[in-house]
Amino acid sequence: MENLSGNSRRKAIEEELVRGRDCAEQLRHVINGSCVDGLGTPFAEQLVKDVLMSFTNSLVFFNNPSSESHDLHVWDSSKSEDSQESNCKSSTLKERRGCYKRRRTTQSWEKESEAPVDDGYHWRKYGQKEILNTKYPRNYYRCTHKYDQSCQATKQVQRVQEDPPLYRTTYYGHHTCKNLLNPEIILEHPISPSGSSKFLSFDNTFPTPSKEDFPFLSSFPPSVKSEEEAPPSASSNDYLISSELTFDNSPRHVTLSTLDSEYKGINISDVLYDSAQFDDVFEPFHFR
DNA sequence: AAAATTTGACCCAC
DNA sequence: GTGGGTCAAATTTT
Repeated sequence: MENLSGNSRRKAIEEELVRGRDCAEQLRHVINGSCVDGLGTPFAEQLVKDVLMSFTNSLVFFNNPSSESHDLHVWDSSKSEDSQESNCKSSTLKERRGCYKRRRTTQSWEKESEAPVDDGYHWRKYGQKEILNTKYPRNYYRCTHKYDQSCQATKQVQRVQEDPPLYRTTYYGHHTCKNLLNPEIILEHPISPSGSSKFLSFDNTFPTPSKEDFPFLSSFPPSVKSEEEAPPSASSNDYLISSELTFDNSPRHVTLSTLDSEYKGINISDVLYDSAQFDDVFEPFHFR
C-alpha cells in the first residue's frame, strides 16, 4: 500500500470532502423531492452512506499519514456488488460443479494480525490454495449462513510471515446474516465514563462488536470461537458508539452515530469505526 | 447424524 | 495458458 503524504494526502482529503459535499447536495435534492421517482429512499440511503464515507475517509487521511502500521485497506466499489452468483444454466449438481462467476469487484478490507482473528462470525472453510510466490497457502472462508440466510460475506486468511507469526485476513462483502447465538449484546466503553456516549444494546438482529477484529463493523459480531490453529489475539475495548459525530475526551476517538442503519439499507461498516485504531493499526485507505 | 474440513477438479479473469 | 477463487465429494470431527 502506498503512503499518502504531503500534497497527495491533502489532495485526497480535499477530494473526499468535495465528494461528500456533492453527495450532500444530491441528498438535499432528494429530500426536497426533486429527485427522480423510483430512486427515492435507496438513493438517499446511498447518498447518506457516501457522505459518511467521505467523512470517514477524510478523517483517516487526516489522522493517519503513516503507513508503517498494520494494514487496513479499504476499497469501496460497492456499486458493483459481488457477482458470485452463477450464470450456469446447468441444473444438475455435477454439471454445476465449478460453475460460478469469479468475484470481480466488491468492497473488501484487509487486516493483519499476529494470529488469525476471531471476528465472532461463523465461518465455513471452503477452500485452500497454494499461492504463487508465497510460503503459505491461502484459506478461503464463507459465512456459515450463506445458504440459510443468503449471507455473502467471505474472507481469506493467509499466513504471511513466520516469525513473528503474521496473518493477513481479507474480508469481502458484508454480513447480512443474523447471528442467533448471542441475542443480547451490550456495548460498553471503558474510557467513556462521562455518559456522553451511548451504549447500544442489540437484540438478536444485530451481532456483537468485537472491536479489534472488525474495524469497519460490518455488523457487530459476537465472539463465538476461534478459528485456525492460533488463539485469538488480545483485544482492547476501544469501540465507542456515540450519539453524535464528535471528538470527545479521548481525542483520538471519532465516532459516528448509527442505529439499525443496516436494516434500512445503510451498512454501518462503511461509516463506523474508531479512528484510534487507524493510528495504531491500520493504514489509510487503499484505492485501486 | 450433522457439521465442518480437506482437497482435487473446475472454470473464469487476466 | 495460468493463477486463483469456488465447488463438491470424501473424509474427519463433534
